[in-house]
Amino acid sequence: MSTARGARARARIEVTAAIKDEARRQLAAEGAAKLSLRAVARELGMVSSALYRYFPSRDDLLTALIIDAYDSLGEAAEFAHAEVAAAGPRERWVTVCTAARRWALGHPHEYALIYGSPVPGYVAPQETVPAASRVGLLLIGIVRDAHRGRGLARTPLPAGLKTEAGRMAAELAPDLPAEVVVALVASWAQLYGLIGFELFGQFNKVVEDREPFFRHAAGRLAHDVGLVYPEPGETAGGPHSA
Amino acid sequence: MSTARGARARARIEVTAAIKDEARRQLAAEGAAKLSLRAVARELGMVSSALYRYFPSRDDLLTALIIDAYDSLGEAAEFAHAEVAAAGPRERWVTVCTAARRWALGHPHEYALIYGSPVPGYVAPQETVPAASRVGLLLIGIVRDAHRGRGLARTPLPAGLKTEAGRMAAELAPDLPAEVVVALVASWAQLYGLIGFELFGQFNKVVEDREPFFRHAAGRLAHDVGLVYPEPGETAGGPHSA
DNA sequence: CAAAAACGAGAGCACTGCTCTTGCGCGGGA
DNA sequence: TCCCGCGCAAGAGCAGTGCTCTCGTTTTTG
Repeated sequence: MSTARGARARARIEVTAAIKDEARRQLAAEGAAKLSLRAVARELGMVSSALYRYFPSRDDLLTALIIDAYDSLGEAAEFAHAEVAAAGPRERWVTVCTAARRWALGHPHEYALIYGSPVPGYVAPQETVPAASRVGLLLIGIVRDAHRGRGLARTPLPAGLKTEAGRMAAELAPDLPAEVVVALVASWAQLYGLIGFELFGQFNKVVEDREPFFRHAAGRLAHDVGLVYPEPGETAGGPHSA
Repeated sequence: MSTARGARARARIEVTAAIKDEARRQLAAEGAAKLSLRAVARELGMVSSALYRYFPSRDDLLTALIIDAYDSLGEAAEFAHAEVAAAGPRERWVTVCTAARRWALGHPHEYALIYGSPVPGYVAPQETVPAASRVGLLLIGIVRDAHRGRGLARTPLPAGLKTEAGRMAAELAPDLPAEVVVALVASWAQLYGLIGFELFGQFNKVVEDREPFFRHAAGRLAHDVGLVYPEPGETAGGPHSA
């Protein structure tokens, strides 16, 4: 069979998983900087050199953890989105953003691993890309649905950005207006600014009651990408002349 | 005299500065994780244990570098702002944002040190606070000027955020409307989301021509805090019905 | 069944942060 | 002016790290 060509192959899968699990444990407990191969091996009752048969270096272990973290975040967001799939685009948007925030608060060190500063001269390998784009794809899908439905509000682009905006749209979502794609990418980045500031303590003594603050900010991001229709009971989030 | 109570005291100041300079060099070259006390000492021609007379631990050295980085960023922003002090609020806003981005691109590892994931279970000590708030104070000042001038557009707050918004305004800028303070804090965090995503490679293959993209996004942040008046030659940045 | 590949164990290298002890030399008080 | 003390540098040492290499053993494969 291909799934179990031998006891050896199965054992390898199990040991690999055990290493990742223990590494994730240490990552969650102490952070990426204190993640030690030797400590992982020790905890698993093996000698440290044996671990190198499974992960050729510490960075490779970290890469595996990064992919898993992206997948875990993506899964959490997709699960939350599925529960409100029938709702309006704006509520779906805020739900996905809130799910990302909740995941980050629950897995701070894993979040720091993927969206914080990259570890020592580390460059994300290509294989992280698909896992990394899951949340982004979710957001694009929501905006696309709104575009095909009631339509989107648009913000005109400055002249100097038009060609780049066209390129971005062609790459990410050719069916969406370029202005919307630009706003989408910016909102996507800004979302992680909000989450990161909360997580890394920048909001200490600044924002105390963070859940409603975040929901409001996420709603305004939705507004920025053109989702201007308020849900029943919500405020629109658009600026009114004072 | 109090400035030079002896050759001893002066030497201490000089050595402390030399340590910080060399540490900053290594930080810029290799990143915070590879900053080594022993390497700093080696480069300075002293033995590693001698360095502990000046900084009791590696974290203390990092803290000093963090404060310096905040100050350097704040200074760059203030300098840029001073050059356009006579311009309209929106241009001043975008200028400060752009200065922050430029500083980050020029000092990636120092930026990562202060706005990336905090190092190993590290919590920022209280003495970093004043240096850390310089850019924020600049932004508040710009919005305040606009508020006293032509006024600001406002976005209504949801009911659940009103009390927290009042608290935030009382703490940060009692003379500004609470809605504006909320938008200001959110935009402040979102600004660093934009910068971080660019710096940490999240925009690879997504945004290529980043300068105009950033300027546009910063302009929309200005719009979000109520600075809706476009400069001559700029687009307003507000959504129009499609 | 034999050759080959995969694997675990152990020793070892070069490095890290940090502590402790030892001895030297400058500086302020008598 | 002398002299004692304190600030300082130096060195050894501890515990830990990532990683490499070798050496038997075990399992898979041709």
